[in-house]
Amino acid sequence: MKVLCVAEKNSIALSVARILGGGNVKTRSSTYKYVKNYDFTFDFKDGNGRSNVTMTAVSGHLYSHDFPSQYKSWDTITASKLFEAQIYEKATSDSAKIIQNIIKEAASSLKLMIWTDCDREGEYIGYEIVQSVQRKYPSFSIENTLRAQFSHLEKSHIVRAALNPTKLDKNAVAAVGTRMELDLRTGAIFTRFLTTSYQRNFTDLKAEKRIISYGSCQFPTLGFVVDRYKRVRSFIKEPFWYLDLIIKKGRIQYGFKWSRGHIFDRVYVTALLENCLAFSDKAIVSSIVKKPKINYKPFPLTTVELQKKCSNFFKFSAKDTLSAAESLYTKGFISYPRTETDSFPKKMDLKEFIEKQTQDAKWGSYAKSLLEDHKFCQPRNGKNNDEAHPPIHPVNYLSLSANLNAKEKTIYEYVVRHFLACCSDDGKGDSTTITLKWGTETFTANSIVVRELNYLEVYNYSKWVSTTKMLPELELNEEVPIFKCDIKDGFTAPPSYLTETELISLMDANGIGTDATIAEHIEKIKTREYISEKKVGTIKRLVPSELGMGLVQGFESIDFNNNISLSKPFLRKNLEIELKNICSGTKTKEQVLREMIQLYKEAFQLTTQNCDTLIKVYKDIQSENK
DNA sequence: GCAAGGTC
Repeated sequence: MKVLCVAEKNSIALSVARILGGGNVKTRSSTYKYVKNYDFTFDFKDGNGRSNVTMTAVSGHLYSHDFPSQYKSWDTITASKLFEAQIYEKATSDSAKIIQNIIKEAASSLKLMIWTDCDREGEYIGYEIVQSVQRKYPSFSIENTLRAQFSHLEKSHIVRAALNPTKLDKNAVAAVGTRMELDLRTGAIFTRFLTTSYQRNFTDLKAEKRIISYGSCQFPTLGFVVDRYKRVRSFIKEPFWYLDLIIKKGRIQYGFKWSRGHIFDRVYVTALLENCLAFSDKAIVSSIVKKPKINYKPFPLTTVELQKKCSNFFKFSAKDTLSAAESLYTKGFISYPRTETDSFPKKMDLKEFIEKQTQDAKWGSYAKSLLEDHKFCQPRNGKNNDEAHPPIHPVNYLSLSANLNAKEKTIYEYVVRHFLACCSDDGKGDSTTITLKWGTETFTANSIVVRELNYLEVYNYSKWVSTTKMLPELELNEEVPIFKCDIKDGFTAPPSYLTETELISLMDANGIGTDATIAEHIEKIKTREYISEKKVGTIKRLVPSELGMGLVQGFESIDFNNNISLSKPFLRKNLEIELKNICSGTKTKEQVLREMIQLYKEAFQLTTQNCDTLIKVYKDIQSENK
């Protein structure tokens, strides 16, 4: 009885094989360079004793979806035909080699067991694996295929998964199928329509063969950039006024902040000041509050957080960060870099990874102090878990001989310092707040004294320092002479253009893309020239191009019936809700597809009817800027 | 020549 196990990627196949094989694993090469076959024996406790097992892997999805060749022509096929056109699955040239390997291994196997990641896409990839085997050997089916349920690679957990297999989740498969079909149809239809319409009306776009693409993630991403840009442009500054109190203790002057902040009414501020002046020429110390101030260490590192931090601290684009992290992963220096999980599994031995860092010249002694001086603290637990991968952490020490580029070295150092910070204690300090009461008004002054840096010693990207100016020595209920109190003024400051970090946060919060694809969507709207980077000071900010503005403004000027807004995150969020409904069984794939396609059909009809408006909006934007 | 999702 031979069992064929198939994981989503080679690294998982290897880890699982090592655990189940118990150190007795034979490795064979496959027809695809990134996949290996691992042979071992394992007792599944299914009455068959020790079974022969081959553990292999795919490399993500096996098939991509496309329209048949008769729909290829953009000129002779009306775009809206693609709402109904048949869709077929095609294997890419790489997946053909992977499928070949699986089929070869399946030939001598009686059972198939799926070990893909336990998320929605993983479930679908499992389905693709079954399909590819079943096409050659019809005795294999969804029904008789086993599914291992695992959320991390801890030994006893993996063994339990092997002994308690379930079935593939058909609802999850249907949900992914829905997303694929909808994204392909709407993407192709709107892209063909926009490209041909814009090229027909703008000779430069035609000459450059520019593609004006629509995608359910591209447009909301562009929408965020345009939204902020418009808010900056339409900002009108407003004047405000506030009280600035200065007291004198001994020979030194101390400024106190007005607890009302600022007020947009000068007359009112003046009246308040006059009230106070009439009341007394002294203020009273109404409270002195001393309390500990904690500077919390970061949560364990997710992909999105890594991208945000690298954009902030090193000005790396999200895409560059991810590809450098991938390179570090394949070279074995860091853990899998695509993860949403921000808490470490309870049983994971973190000290083993700290130990490996003790040899470093820069942070080695800090790592040593965590272990030897018992300064180690269990990392904080975040609320997110993708049930597939632990947070990003260093796996092996980066030897100096490792052939890495500067970007990879910087990111490796960040991953290490972030990890060591997670295993440290929080920063600790004391905060003192003195409150003065003067007539009807209150004023405060605050100081912070840093006592222990702890994690900040190794996480040297952000500074935490004590307040430089000491607070005056005052006692509770002490009467303090007012030295002076002025009315000062200022203006509200405009928001700034979006940074890539902020864009990533917005996409993450609105469910636009996944940790693995957010960077790609941003990159895509850059290559489409919908947005560009603009350096403001030392910070890179994102601004829309005239074309990007034209697209969003154009769609916004069309009056869609059902409040459909193609450039807003609403539609995508709604799809996500529907996909969850399919997963939970409250809706079927057919039902959701029917409803969503109907929605997009109406939107497309309105778009084609208002094509002139789209073109005019872009033309107007161009002439405004001339 | 179109999308978004996996992975290397």
